[in-house]
This record gives sequence, C-alpha cells and structure tokens, in this order.
Amino acid sequence: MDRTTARDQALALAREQALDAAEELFYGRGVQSVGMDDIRGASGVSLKRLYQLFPAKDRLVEAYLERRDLRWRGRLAEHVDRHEQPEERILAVFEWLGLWFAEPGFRGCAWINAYGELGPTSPGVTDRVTAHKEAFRDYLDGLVSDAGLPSVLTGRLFLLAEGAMVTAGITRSAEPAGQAADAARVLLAAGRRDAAGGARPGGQG
Amino acid sequence: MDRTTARDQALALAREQALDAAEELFYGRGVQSVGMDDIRGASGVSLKRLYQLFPAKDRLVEAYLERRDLRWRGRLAEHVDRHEQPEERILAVFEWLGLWFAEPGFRGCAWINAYGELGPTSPGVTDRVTAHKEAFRDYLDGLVSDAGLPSVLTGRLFLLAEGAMVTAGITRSAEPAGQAADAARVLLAAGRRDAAGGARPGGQG
DNA sequence: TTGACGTGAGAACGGTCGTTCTCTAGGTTA
DNA sequence: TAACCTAGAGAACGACCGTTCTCACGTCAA
Repeated sequence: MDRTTARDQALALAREQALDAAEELFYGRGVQSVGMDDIRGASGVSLKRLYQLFPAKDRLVEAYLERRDLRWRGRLAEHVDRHEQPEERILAVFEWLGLWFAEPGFRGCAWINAYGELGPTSPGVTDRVTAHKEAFRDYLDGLVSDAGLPSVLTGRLFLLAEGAMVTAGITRSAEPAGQAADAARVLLAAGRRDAAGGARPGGQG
Repeated sequence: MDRTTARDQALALAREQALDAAEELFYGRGVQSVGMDDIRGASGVSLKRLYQLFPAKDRLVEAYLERRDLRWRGRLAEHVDRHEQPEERILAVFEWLGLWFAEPGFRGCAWINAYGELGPTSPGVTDRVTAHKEAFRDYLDGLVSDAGLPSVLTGRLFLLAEGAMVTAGITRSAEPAGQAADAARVLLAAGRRDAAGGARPGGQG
C-alpha cells in the first residue's frame, strides 16, 4: 500500500506538471499550434507518461479546460467573497474581471478562444465551454437573487461580462471591465427600481 | 484590350467563387480544418488558379475576412437605414443581431472565432479582427452621437453586442439579442437622462 | 545474481496538408 | 500544320505532428 501510494503520488505530480505546461502553452499559443512534444519539453514529463495519463491529445485539452474552470471560478468567488453587500458582490465580479484582464499574458477567455478554435470539430471541447459558461451564469444568477433583484438582470449582466472578456482579449486592454462595471451599475439601479416598483424579485427571467 | 478584359473577368469570377467556398467552409468548420483541396472541391476553381489568385492560404483567409467584413457591415447598415428615429436606429442594431443569430448555419461571430483560432499565430488575422471590431464600434458611435446621446454609451452598447454574439454562438440561440436589446433600452434611457440633466452630449467616453 | 518490469529518450510510422510540379489537352496565330 | 501559351487534373514533395515502438537502463522481488 505504501509503495503504490508513492507511485500514485508520482503520477499525480506528473499529471499536474503536464497540466501546468498545457495550460500555459494552450492558453498562450492556442491548442493546435502546440504539439505534444512541446508539452513534453515544457513539463519534463516524458511522452510515454503523457500518453499514459492522457490517452490522446483531446483528453489533455479537456483536462486543461476542466482544471482551469475550477481555478477560474474559484478565484472569482474568492474575490467576490471579500464583499458582503449583495450589490457590491455583483460589482465585484466586474472588478475582478479588470484585475484578470490586467494580468501579464492575458489573452482573452480561454473558453471563448477554445470554442473558436475547436468548437466546430470537437464536441468534447464544446461541452466544456458550454458547461463553463453555464456555471458562470448560474453563479451570477445566485448573486442577483441574493441581492433581491429581478433575475432578468442575470442575462444582461452576463452579456456585459462576456462582451468585456472578448473585447479585452482582442484589444489587449483592461478598459472594457470598467465600461462593463459602469453599465452594470446602471442596470442594477434600474433593476432596483423595478423590484421596488412592482415586479416581484426572483421572478422568471 | 477586349481579350484581356475577358480574361480579367474570368479571374474575377474565379476569385468570387473561391471566396464563396472559403467563406462557407471557413466559417462553418473553422480555418485550420479546411484544406486548400476542400476549397478547390467546393469552388470548382483549380488548385493552380487558387494559388494564382491567393499566393498562400493566409491570403485567402485574409481576403475572406475582408469581404465578409464589407458584407456584414453593409447588411447591418441596410437594416438600420430602415429606421429614421435616431434611438430606433440604435435599437435596430440589436434587432438585426437577432435576425442574424436566427439564420441557419449561424456559428457565432466570424472574427471572434478567427481570433480564437488564429490570433496567437497570425498577425494578419489579428489585424483584420481588430479592424472589423473598430469599424463596428465606430459605426455604433456614429449612431449614438446622431441621437445626441453621450458617447460613453458607445462602449457599453458595444460590449452588449459583443456579449450577445459570443453567447449566441456558443448556445446556438437567438435569445441573447433580445436580452441585449432590453439592456440597451435601459442604458439609452439612462443616457438620455444624463444628457438632459447636465452632461454635454458627445463628450469623451 | 537474475529476471521481469517500468521508464525515459528519441527514433519511427502514418496521415494530413500546404505548395509545387508534371503531363496532357485545347485554343490561337502565323 | 506547327509553335506557343494557358489551364486543369492530379501526382508528388516536404514539413509537421499525433501516436507508437525500440532499446538501453535502473529498480525491485526472490
């Protein structure tokens, strides 16, 4: 049991190293322009082990998207959780987008990029992209309903966030986050008025 | 002169046929998964002529993006021009997005997809993408300023439109256009209040 | 010590694809 | 009719890359 545990740990370590390299290379240069040999060179994990861990490149790509999804949403939630006021928590999403956009090496949304690159040919990738976007939208929806705001706001805020990600990626600028935050404030104010004025919050969006 | 004209016309026709095939295939299946031989098969233009018209695949891709840009913006402007009221013209943009999203074969924004697929490796593609997005934003900006609204609205509406395109592409649904239109109405109303309340329209955004 | 096993380095294989080349046919002019 | 230009069909070339195979080495059990 002790021995197999050591071996398992070695495999788990190699897996993390492979995914670290995959994330950096796939995100930075696109999936198709990165070869398995590049992954090997960057990770130090031999080709043999690589194929032992991920039977084909597709699997590595999917694992990359899945691990990044967990990390991305974790970092977002961590930032949002620094705020207590429900509406501030919504705005914190856009604040965090701004921080993310300003990071060195930012190249847009990994899932939007992956969808553009592989969507037409890879159902596995498409599934991960839709799952990620759905999870992000659900998270936003929770923030909106926690704030007692009408859930019709969720879709609007989601579009602002998506637009900001795309635009920040293409223009290599963090500015869209601020514009989206401004727009979000306006939409929140209007939603607040609606909620007070008659429509019941939490209704169908 | 008569003979060279006939030849030129044949070349121009082949060029259009090649671009027709390229547009359908590149947009529908992505650029990298479409070979030059696929273009030949779909267009009926021989490989020899193809390379005579476009010295490399890159050039064909760039020409595809350029021609599509002209057509896309032309169709948008055509729809907007059916409206006279300045604010209706702005909303007509989102209305048209909804029509576009609902077209059979819609697969999202060709430029966002191309950026995701080729952005990291092809400066030529990146240039066309940024040029297209800039042109679209400029067009929106003109509509906003024609309506006497503060130009800070342009960026916000632009983000809504981009978010709608991405989301419609990924979810294969036209719904985001309606959500974006709703949000745009709220933002327009707020902008109108700002313009009336003190801020000078056409100011820096 | 020995033998089976797992591993890493890297060669090798097979398929794809961008690009060029060959070969043949047709059409035009002297 | 002969020379010449052009074009099309498709073979061929060369590079790339995902995947597998070879081979030599080190490790561990008996």
